[in-house]
Amino acid sequence: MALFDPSSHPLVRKLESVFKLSDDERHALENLPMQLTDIRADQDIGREGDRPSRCFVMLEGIACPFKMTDKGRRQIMAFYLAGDIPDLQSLLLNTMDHTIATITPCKVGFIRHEHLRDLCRQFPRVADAFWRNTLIDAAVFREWMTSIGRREAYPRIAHLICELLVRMRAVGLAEDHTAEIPITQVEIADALGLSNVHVNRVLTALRSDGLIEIKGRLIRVPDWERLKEVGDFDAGYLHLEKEQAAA
Amino acid sequence: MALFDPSSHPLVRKLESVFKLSDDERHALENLPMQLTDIRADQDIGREGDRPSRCFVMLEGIACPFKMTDKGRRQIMAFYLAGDIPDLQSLLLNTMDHTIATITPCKVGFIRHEHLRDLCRQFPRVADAFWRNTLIDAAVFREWMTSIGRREAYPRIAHLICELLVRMRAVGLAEDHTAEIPITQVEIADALGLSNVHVNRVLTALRSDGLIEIKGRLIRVPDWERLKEVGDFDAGYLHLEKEQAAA
DNA sequence: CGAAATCTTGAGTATAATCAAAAACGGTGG
DNA sequence: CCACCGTTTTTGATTATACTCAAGATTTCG
Repeated sequence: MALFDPSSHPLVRKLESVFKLSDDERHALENLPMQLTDIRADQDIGREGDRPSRCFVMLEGIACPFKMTDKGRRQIMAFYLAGDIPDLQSLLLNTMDHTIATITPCKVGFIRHEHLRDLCRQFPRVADAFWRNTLIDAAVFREWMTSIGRREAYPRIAHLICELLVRMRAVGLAEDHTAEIPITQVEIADALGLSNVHVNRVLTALRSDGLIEIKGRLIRVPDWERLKEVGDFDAGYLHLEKEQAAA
Repeated sequence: MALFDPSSHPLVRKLESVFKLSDDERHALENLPMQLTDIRADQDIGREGDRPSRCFVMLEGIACPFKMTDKGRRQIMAFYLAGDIPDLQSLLLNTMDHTIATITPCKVGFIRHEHLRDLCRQFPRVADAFWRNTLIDAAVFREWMTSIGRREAYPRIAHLICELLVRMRAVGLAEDHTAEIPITQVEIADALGLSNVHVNRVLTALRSDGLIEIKGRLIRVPDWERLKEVGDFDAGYLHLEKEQAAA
C-alpha cells in the first residue's frame, strides 16, 4: 500500500475516499485558503468553551479530544490522524464542549469557517461528505462506548490496537500489521477508562500471549485474525471503503 | 412550560429550535410523506447490518441504539425521545452499525430517504439543521463516554438523570424537576456500563441521600443544584437554545 | 387474580484502582 | 560517546468499586 502522499491535498484525499470529485470541486478544495501550522506535543488546539472561527485538518501527528471530570480525571474520546478534521462540528455548533490537544508534534491546516461555508454552499456534495465524516466520528464514539462500558480491559485494549492499525493503514501510516503508534500508556488508559498501571499489565499479558510485539513505539501484530477475535473487532463501524477495509 | 403539542409537526418543532423556518421550508416539511407507525415495546426498528431506505422520527415513547459484544453484553448508547431522529445517519452511511430498539411502546414516523434528500437539496438550511442534529448526537456520545470511562457509579447515574430531565423538559415531557421515566434499571445498567444490581444499590443510595424521589416510574429531584453537582452535570454538551437550557 | 417482569437484599468474589518505588528509555549537552 | 535528567514503563502490595450468583419481595399487566 502506498504511503501517505504529501503532494495531494489532504481534503481531496479525504473526500475522494467517499466519491469521485469533479474538476470544479477539486479545484475549489485545492484553493481553499489554509494556514499551515506546526504545533508541538501536549498543546491545546481548542479548548472547551471556545467559539472558534475556523476548523483544522490534521496533516501530521496525532491529536485527541478530551474532557476532564470535576474530580480531575481525563477521558480521551478519540485519536485523530492525518486527514481527520477534529472540530468540524464548530462549523455548526458555536461553543466547544471539549478540548482538543496534540499528543505528538503535529502539523495542521487551519481553514476559516466562512471559506468552508462557501464551499459547502457551492458544492453540496462536499457538504454531504463533511456530514458523512461527522457521522463516522459518531459511529466510532459508539464503538468506544461499547468497549469502555462492556468489554474487559484485555479485549478493550486489543480492540483499540485493531482500530488504530486499520485506520492507519487506510491513510498509509501503516503497512501490513505493523505501525508506529506514539501514544503513551497513560493516554491509552485515559482513552479506555483504565488506570495506566492496569494498561501496562494488560499490554504485558498481550505480549506474553503472542498477540502483539512492541519495540519502542513500533507495534507488530503477528496474528491479525487472533487479535481481531480477542478484541471483538469488526471494522464495519469505521465505514471505510472496501479497498481500505481489507484486512 | 407548555407540554408537547401534538398538533405541530415534529420536524418543524425540531428545526425551529435551531432557526426560524421560512414559509416554504415549513410547507415542505409539513408535506413530507411520513408513514405513521405504532411499535410495541422491546422491538427492533432497525438492525445492525441493515441498509435502510428510510429514516424515522420519534413521535412518542423511548427508543435506544445498542450493540452487543461477542460475550453477549449489551451497551445502550443513547435514549431517544419524541422529536429525535435516531437513524438519520442511514441517509449517508449505507449500513447500520448498530441496532435500534424500542424501550416503551412507540409512535414513529418513517420518511423515505429520497424525500429527505430532495428536501435537503432544495433547502440547504434544513440540511444544515439535520447535520447539526447529528453533531449534537455525537456530543452526547462524548459525554456518555466520559461518564462511563471516568465517573463512578454514583455520579454516573446522577448525571444520566440530569440529562434525561433536561432533555425531557426541552420537549415538554417534564415539568420542573419531575418526570416520568419509563426506563428499567436493567436498561440504565446497560446504558452506563454497570450491573443491574449495582444500579439498584446506587439508586437506593441516591434516594436515601435525598437526591431523588421515586414513585413508580415518576422521578422527582428535590434539589436540582445538588444533583447537578453530584452528577458533575453541565448541560452545555446538549447544545440547547438558551430558553430550553434554563434549569 | 396470577404469572411475568422488575426490583431488592445478602454473601462472596473479581477486576481493576491506588499507592509506591524501581527500572528502563529517550533525548540533551558536555 | 557517555553521563544525566525527565518521562515512561514496569513491578509489588494493598484496597475498593463493582460484579456475580442467588433468592425473596414487589410491581405490573393481561
